[in-house]
Parts: sequence; C-alpha cells; structure tokens
Amino acid sequence: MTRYAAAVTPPSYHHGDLRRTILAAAVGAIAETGPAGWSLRELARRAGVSHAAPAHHFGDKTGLLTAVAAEGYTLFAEALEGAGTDLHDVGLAYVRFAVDHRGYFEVMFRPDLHRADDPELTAARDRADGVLMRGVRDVRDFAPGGPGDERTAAIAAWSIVHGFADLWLSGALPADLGGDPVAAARPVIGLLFTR
Amino acid sequence: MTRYAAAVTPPSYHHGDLRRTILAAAVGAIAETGPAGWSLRELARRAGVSHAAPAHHFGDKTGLLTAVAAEGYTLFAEALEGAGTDLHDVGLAYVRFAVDHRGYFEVMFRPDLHRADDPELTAARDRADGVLMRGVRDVRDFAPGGPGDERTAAIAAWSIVHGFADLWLSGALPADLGGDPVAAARPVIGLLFTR
DNA sequence: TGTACATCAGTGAACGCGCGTTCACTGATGTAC
DNA sequence: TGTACATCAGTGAACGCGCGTTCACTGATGTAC
Repeated sequence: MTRYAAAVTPPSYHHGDLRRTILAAAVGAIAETGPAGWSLRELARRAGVSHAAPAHHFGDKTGLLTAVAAEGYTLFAEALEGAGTDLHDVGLAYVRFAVDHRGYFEVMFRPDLHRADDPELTAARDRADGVLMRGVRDVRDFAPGGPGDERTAAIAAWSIVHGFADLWLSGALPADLGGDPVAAARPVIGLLFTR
Repeated sequence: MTRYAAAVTPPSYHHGDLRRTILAAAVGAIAETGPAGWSLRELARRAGVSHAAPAHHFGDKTGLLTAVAAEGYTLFAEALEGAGTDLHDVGLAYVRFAVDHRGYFEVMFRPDLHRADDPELTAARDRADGVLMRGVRDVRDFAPGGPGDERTAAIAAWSIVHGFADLWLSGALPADLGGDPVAAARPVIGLLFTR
C-alpha cells in the first residue's frame, strides 16, 4: 500500500526531493560516462526536471560533483565500518565499494573536480580517512617493526586495494580473472599479509 | 649554433611538425587540467596554430587522446625496459613515469577516452604489457608457490605501484611523505617482497 | 638549370548547436490572525 | 475553521558564447620533363 504511495501521488508542482533525484542522476551518469561525459542540461533531461533545476540546487557542475563526493565519502565510511576490524576485510570492502559505487568512487579521488573548501565534503572525507587509518593501526603484524613501518604498512595496504580497484574499473586487468572483483582481490591482498 | 637553428628559422607557411606540436600541447594541457579540461580550440591557441589544425591531424578529441595514449605506452615501455630486470626497480620506474609524465599516464588507463581499435595504440600497449609481465615472471620468490600464485603476485605488484601512483597524483597521500614520490614508494613496495 | 604542375599541410571565415546563466513568473506550502 | 499573505522550490523563455565542423582557399614542397 504505502509502498507505492510515492508512485501514485499525482505529480505536484513541487517535486519534493529534487535535490536527491538530481544527485542520483549524476551518480548514474558518472558511472556510465565519467565525471565529464555529460552536461547539466543533459542531466536534467535524464532526471526529468527542468534544465534550470540543477543550478538551482548546486550552483554549477563543481558544486554538484562536490555534493556527490561528500555523499560518496559518507557511504564509503559506512561501508568500511561495516566490514569490521580485520584489515583484510576492510580492504575487500574498499574494492567492493569502488566497483558497486563507481559513480561516487570516480569523483571522490579527483580533488580537481571539487570545491576544496566545502565543509560537508571535508567532514565526510575526514571520517572515511579515520576509518581507514584506525583499521591499519590495529594491524601491526605485517609491519616488520618500528614506528615508521606502521605508516608504510598503511600506505601499502591502501595502495594495493586502491590500485586493484582502479585497474579493475579501467578494464586493464586480464579478462580471465572472472567477473567477481572481490573474489579476485582476495588472494592479491592476502599476499601483503601472509608471509 | 645549430642548437638554435629551429628558433631562428623564419616562420613558414608549412609548420613542419604540427602534429608533434599539437601532441605536446595536449600532454601539457592534460597534465594541468585533466583529459577533459580543455577544448580543441583552446589547445590550438595554446600551440599557436589555427583552430582547424587539430582536426586536420587527429579528426577529433578521441583521435588526439588515442594518439597521446599510444605515444604514452611507447614511452612507458621504454621507461620500464630501462629500469632493468629487478621487479622492485621496475615498480619504482612505474611510479616515476606516472609522476613525470602525468599527461600521458592520465589518459593511458582511461580506455573510455580512446578509439579502442586503433592499431598503433594496441601495439604500444601490448609492448608495455609485455615488459610488465616479463618483469614479474622473473621474480617467483615472493609468490609462495604454485602456478596460479605467480599471476596473483603479478597483479599484486601491479596494483601496489599503480595504486601508489594514483593516490600520489590525486594528492590523497599524507603531505609529510615528502616531495619525492619514488623515495616514498620504495619502502612501500619493499613491503611486498621482503618477508 | 628552368618551368609547369600536382600534392597536400595548414588557414580562416562562416555555420549551426548545445551549453550555462539569468530572470520574471508559477504555484504549492506554511504561518499568522 | 477560514482567509490573507509570505516564502520558496521549481519552471521555461531568452541571452550570449565557445564549441566542433565544414570548406574554399593559400602557399610551400616535390616531381616530371
């Protein structure tokens, strides 16, 4: 009943959730054609709203991409937190997020696309960074020793999962790895820990 | 004397190396504002040629980016070959290339920007792939054992250097790593081998 | 060596188009009384 | 409960602009004789 309430509600002059609709359309468009493969007008057409609506909510394309990145980092932090405390699992969650939320991921690590001083973006990114670093701090067993090694280990773990995700998304990895990026990443990441 | 011959040569109607000039301008523009941050007309202005010249040589933007990627893969293969046979050194050369030739690197792993069936691009990429894979095949000592492990090790090595380079270029890594990406990458990559 | 001609790299004016932006307007919603 | 009004999300027409593309033209170079 109420499940379909939104669908049967007669179209109103006020959309109600235009901001969210535009954001979702942007994420979809980015996943399909990259952060530069569309115009604000095209996005509005896609979302079924007037072409002036995106500007009304986000100002310009940079503002919209900043909002995408901010929401992306929030979802990212939640995904990593949900993976638990084992660094191996956090790494797999990293890869899974990148593949499942390509539209967010492709914008998050492109600061040239953001409004750098946006407080919402900064807060969301700091949160995600915190989760990543906390995960690493708990695992000293693959850092041979010494205080400097811990950070080196953190960057190595970050690099290997980030690199795998990026190569997977770009289609550069051999096709016979199969269709499941998380399964394919498991032994690769494992190589960093088991020795 | 002849060092400055090109500079004092009177301007001729025929440029002589327009293709190369445009290519160089494109690589510079990409390094500064990314593969989508400029138009063909803007590029022509930058190169000091007529706005119709880029189309004359490359057809459209995809054609130009395809040529950039093809030349990039050729330079990349040379850089990796020049690093020798030690996989650790090849990895550092990978990072150095990405940072020193950002304009090429940013296009190479973005197949959505290329004309996929371009024979020159395909040949250049195959060559670079060959160098990478040969480097890995020589180093079995960090693959715990078994034939499947060798490929896993190859992908792990590729992922860690690619990820480090990408994170460095995006500015995501902590600032106190210093200004030399190759020096910063050395212990990180080392973590994959020494155990 | 000189002349005539074909070739083709590169030019620049002109075009139509989609873009971002502006702005007066519409109409639903919330609030005061 | 009813009326009046303020607010503001969203619209749609109009604008000027830079873009990619086309195309007739220019002029340097190479070749034939």
